[in-house]
Amino acid sequence: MATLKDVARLAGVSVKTVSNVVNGYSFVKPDNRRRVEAALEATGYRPNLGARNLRRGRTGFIALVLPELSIPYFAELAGLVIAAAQEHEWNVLIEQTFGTLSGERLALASLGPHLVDAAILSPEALQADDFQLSVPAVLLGEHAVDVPISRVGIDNVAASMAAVRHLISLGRTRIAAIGAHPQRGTAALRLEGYRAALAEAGLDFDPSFVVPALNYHRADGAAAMKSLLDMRNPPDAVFCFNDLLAIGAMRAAAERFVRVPRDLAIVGFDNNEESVYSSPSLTSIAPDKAAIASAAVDLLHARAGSPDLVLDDVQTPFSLLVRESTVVR
Amino acid sequence: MATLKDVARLAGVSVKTVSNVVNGYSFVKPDNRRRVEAALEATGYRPNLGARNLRRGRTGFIALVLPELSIPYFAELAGLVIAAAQEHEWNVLIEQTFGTLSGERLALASLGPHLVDAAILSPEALQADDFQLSVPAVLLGEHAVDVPISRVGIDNVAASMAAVRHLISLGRTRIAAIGAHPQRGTAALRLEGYRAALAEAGLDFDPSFVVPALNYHRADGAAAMKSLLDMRNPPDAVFCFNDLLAIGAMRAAAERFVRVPRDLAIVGFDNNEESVYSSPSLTSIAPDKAAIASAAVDLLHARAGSPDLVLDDVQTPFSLLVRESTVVR
DNA sequence: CATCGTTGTTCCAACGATGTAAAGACCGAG
DNA sequence: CTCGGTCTTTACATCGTTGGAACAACGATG
Repeated sequence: MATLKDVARLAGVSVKTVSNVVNGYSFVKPDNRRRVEAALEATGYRPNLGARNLRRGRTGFIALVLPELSIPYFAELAGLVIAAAQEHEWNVLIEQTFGTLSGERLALASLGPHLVDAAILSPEALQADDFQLSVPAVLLGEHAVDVPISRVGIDNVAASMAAVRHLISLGRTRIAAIGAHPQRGTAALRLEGYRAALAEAGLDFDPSFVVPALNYHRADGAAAMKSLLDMRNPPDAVFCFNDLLAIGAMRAAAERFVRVPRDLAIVGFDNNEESVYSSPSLTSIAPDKAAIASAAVDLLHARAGSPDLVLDDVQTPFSLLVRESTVVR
Repeated sequence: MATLKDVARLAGVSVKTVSNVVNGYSFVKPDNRRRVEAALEATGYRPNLGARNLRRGRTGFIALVLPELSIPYFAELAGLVIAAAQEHEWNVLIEQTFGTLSGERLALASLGPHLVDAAILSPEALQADDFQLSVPAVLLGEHAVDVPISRVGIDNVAASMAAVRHLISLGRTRIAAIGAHPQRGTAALRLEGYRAALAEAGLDFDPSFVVPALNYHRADGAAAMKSLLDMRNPPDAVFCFNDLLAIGAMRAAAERFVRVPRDLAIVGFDNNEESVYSSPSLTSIAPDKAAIASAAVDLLHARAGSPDLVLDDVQTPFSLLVRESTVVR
């Protein structure tokens, strides 16, 4: 692999002159510039980013810490973050935590300023005192706890209210919720929206209609749905805190020959591509994932420039996409 | 951020002694070792990987070049590759090509030895002369063309035969295939397996039953299925070259009130998690993704050690998982 | 023709880590 | 008490790059 030295020797100039050409410094004699450019071409020179970043005091990487790539929401998001990061000449390093506290702590611990310039975090279990970060960071989702870090995401309460309002507008009155979680801030907010929408419509809040889910995987949704269907007086609608739970719930309903949406209307959250093609297709809250990704990256870029702690939370838009799982044909 | 120098000053020894302790060099006086370890602890020292790798002549990164993270198969695979790479102290850099030739060329071009130590490639459109790689690489999927690079993957012909044999064993005779593609080597092999299984059973090969798909997304599967259902004499079974196509096909069938599996049996390929929870659940060829990921990473690791070109192709196991989309209850 | 500012180039140090060689400490054998 | 060998530590160079200072060349100015 060619280095600056090689190019310099070939062009008959000093290393620094080559460096100047590579970095677009103005004052290089046209003649030398031509010779250097020819030598660059001839050697196929590509800068050693490690060395450059060592010298420049940056790494050229940002970390994306998320639970698991096999969760469609995070996979889609990761793809968008990678695309957004490219705009700022950043490479993305993905760390999976599998939603465990130890996994998240491990990921955070490995995030030194020598490895990444900044980090985007999607924590699920972290506590306040875990956030001893040495690089600028942005939180996706919610503040699990009160931590002085910028956040990017949608208004979970409003979005959840929109989802439940939609169910109410269909005439459903026995509306359950799947996805309560003791730790996750997001879950708390979605539950809050659920309760607010019920209250607004004068519907009673029935705690037995709120089913927890530990992992937000399809299996958890199916299990939760089964327990709801086992009730003496089962619900006629369910608001699931993400699409995977909803897909699992629909599967469980199908296994019990409960018809969706006639007997049971279902709303999800995240708008995975998968939900457009399920049978029935799934009504879902659709966050603008591209907006989330680019807002997060842009925030970090701004922060990296001026490290004075500007703490702002960015609200990204969302919409409710009504599909077959709530509309009786 | 603490450097070796800081630690050395605090412990009252030379920089190199600290380096020796950090790297587990044997001959350090217990007394010094203790002092250094205390200083390491006190400063919270973490090695600067950029500098270390600059000195060691490696980067600590491998690239994973794939079409798109929003495709579940690649998302799952990426997660497994990251996990496997951790075993060798490698970080993974994901590049998305979106399945286009220009995207793939761009990704390959950015892969200098200064950036990554090795690369795992899932190309779809690359030509033979694009493979001017400067780092060791492994191909996932198939050799699109004849290129001297190791490959990791399953026996696509055998797997496809297993899928189609299964359909034949159900008594289906009008078996279609969705996913033919002019460029992809994988598509050609799956088609070959399809034809072999038909021939083996004495069934005619009907070219009009082979439907191409450009992108292997759900939408392509749905469109292909619609065209099949529009035929005067539609198929009674379909072998889809991946699960997304199958999911799209099932959706299209449902929209036309074609019952799966009674009227139409469907087999997919990849065994996405999604396929376990669809209604009906999808029979699919299940490649051992974890085996693929770790085989690829291990191969690169071995190659990185001894760069003499040992070209071996690794066959990873697969299985056929029979689910509701092919079994009439 | 001495001086000056502008251009263009080079040399040197530094980023943080590690390999090498050589120096220093230590021990027992002669 | 010296020698030779094994431990143990250190100084120094180096990886590839860039910032800064120094230096050289140049025409323009007085």
